Formats: sequence, C-alpha cells, structure tokens
Amino acid sequence: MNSTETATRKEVYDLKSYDPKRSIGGLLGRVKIEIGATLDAELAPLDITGAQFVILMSIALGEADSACELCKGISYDPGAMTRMLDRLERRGLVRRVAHPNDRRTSNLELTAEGKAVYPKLRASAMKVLNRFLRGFTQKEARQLESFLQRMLENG
Amino acid sequence: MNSTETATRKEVYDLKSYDPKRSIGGLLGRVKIEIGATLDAELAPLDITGAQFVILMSIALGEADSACELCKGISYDPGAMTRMLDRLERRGLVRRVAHPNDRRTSNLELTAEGKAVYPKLRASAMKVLNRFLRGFTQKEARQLESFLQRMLENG
DNA sequence: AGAATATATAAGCCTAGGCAAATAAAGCCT
DNA sequence: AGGCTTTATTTGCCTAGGCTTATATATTCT
Repeated sequence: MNSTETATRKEVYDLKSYDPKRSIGGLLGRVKIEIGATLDAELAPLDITGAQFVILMSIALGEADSACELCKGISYDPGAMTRMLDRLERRGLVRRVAHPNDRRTSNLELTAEGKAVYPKLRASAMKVLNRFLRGFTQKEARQLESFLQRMLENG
Repeated sequence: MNSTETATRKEVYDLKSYDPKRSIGGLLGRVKIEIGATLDAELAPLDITGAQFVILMSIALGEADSACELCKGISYDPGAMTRMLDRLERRGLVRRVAHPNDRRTSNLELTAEGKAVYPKLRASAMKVLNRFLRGFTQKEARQLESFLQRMLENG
C-alpha cells in the first residue's frame, strides 16, 4: 500500500477529517467544563470551590506539604497560591506550620475541620465522576484512563 | 453472584478504589491544561489566545452568528462575551453587522483578516491535538471521542 | 567568612470571567 | 395601542489567576 493518502498517515487528524467541535480537543474542553460545574454545585453546600478542592486533596494526600510543591505539582501560579492558601487558612481548613530547618517555607497541614470535610470532598468528587461515567463498564473506564494517561505522557 | 461487592456494582469508582489523582477527573483536568498551554504557545505568534480561538472557530464554522448564540453554545458569560467580542473587533478579526429585523442583536462575521487567519488556527489546533495523540491508532482515537461524547451526554 | 546564586513566598498590577442590575428592543396578549 | 414578559446585550462590581518585582532565607563557591 503505497497510496499517498494512507501509507504515510501516522496522525489521527488530517485537514479533511478534522472537525474542531467533534474533535477530542473540543470534547475534552466541554466535558471538563461540565464536570467542573457539576462539582462546584456539589461542593457549594460545603462552601468550597473546585479550585480549593484540588488544593485540599493534594495536601490531604500528602502530595505536597509546601506552597511551592503544590505549585509545581499542578502548575499553578505562586502568587495565586499564596492567596489561595490565605483563603483556605482564613476558612479554617488549612494551617501553615513553621518549618524547623527552613524559615522561608511553611509546612501545610489540614486543620481538624479540614480533615473532617476531606471524606465529603472525596465522596462528592466520586459521585460526580460516577454520574458522568454512567453506562461505562469497568473495562471502558480503565481504557479511558489509559488513553488520558498516554496523552499526558505525550505532552 | 450475590456477593455484596460485585453484584450491585454499577458505578465505576467506589470509596476504596477511587484515587483522585489517577481518576478520569484528575487526568482530564491535567490533559486539558496541557493541551491549553500548548495551544496557547502555538497561537502566540498570531497574537490570539486559546479563548479567542474557540470563539473564532465557532463563528467561522457558522455555529453562531450572534453573541447570544455563542454564549449558549459554549456556556460562556454574556458580559464576558461582550468584552471578548470588543477585543476581537478591535483586533480586526471580527465584525458586528446590524441585524435587519432585530435591533437588539448583531450578526457576527469574520473580517478579511479573520478569514485569513482561520486556516492557520485550524492547522495549529490540529497539530497540537495530533501531538497529544501520538501513538494512537485511528480506532483508539474514535473510541476516545466516543467515550467523551458519552460523558457529555451523561452530564 | 563573604559574595554570588538559588529558592520560597509575598505584594502589586493587569487581565478576564461570573454575577447582578440596567437598558433596549421584540413578542405576546387582550 | 398599552402593558407584561422575554430576549439580547451592555455595564459595574467582585473574584481569581498570571506576570513581574521585592524580600527573606538557604545554598554554593571561592
């Protein structure tokens, strides 16, 4: 098969077939927005936003114990992170604790209240996700995860 | 099979297996951010942002010829849309044309310059997407599209 | 130790979206 | 026609992230 049309085709989209709206890019963007809006609505009674949710989960899971590490982990602006943590601290969910050896930074911890809401956050996110995945088999879900993981590694 | 663990399992994630970071939600969010950043970089030489890209494509594809329709199509704030169109008009890419029968609204059109950049926008988006989809077969890509479409319909 | 460099956070300014209220023009109802 | 409701856009105010610069503290290199 040396047809010029198919032999060299290594890419998913070409100029003819690419439909921005139905493309993976367009769909991904809309799904993300829908999930985000649904999660926000789900978290509203707890007075916690989707953005705050991400930070709280990172701290809870021990993925980052300083503002700097948080920023690196999720490519977030350091200035914005300062203010985000200010808000979470004011809301009583997070605490900045002096670092014993490095006075530039603080260790981040969930307060008792933060630890108390954490299971609710987890459950809310799970509920939202399961809703968007209605009708998916376990196998399909695992496959979707693997597709997304591969895209991430391609980035 | 009446095991309580599997018999009633209709949902993808449960409290034990759900890992926020590796979940479809977490992955989706990060992939979206990565694609967005890559697209922004790709469009930077044209002095067009990712957000503007979305609007321009919608107009170019005839999916919306008024601000209101644009907002509905992509769940965007009307106030933000006014300002977005102001910017695109100032940049000379879009034109507001009086509607013959309805003086509340304007028809939106791409200017000559807008029409000229459109193919570049399309090609840029395609390039970025293909990059993230390296190693995907056509079949896998179609399957990913279908998964995302199903999630959207579940929302 | 002292100077240069790197790291962590914070503060200031800018941009842009969300929400609510205002305005204007249709559409509808009698 | 006159009044009520709906639709389309605009404006003002608020919030929040991005970028740049400032500040404090560590680290490294002579």
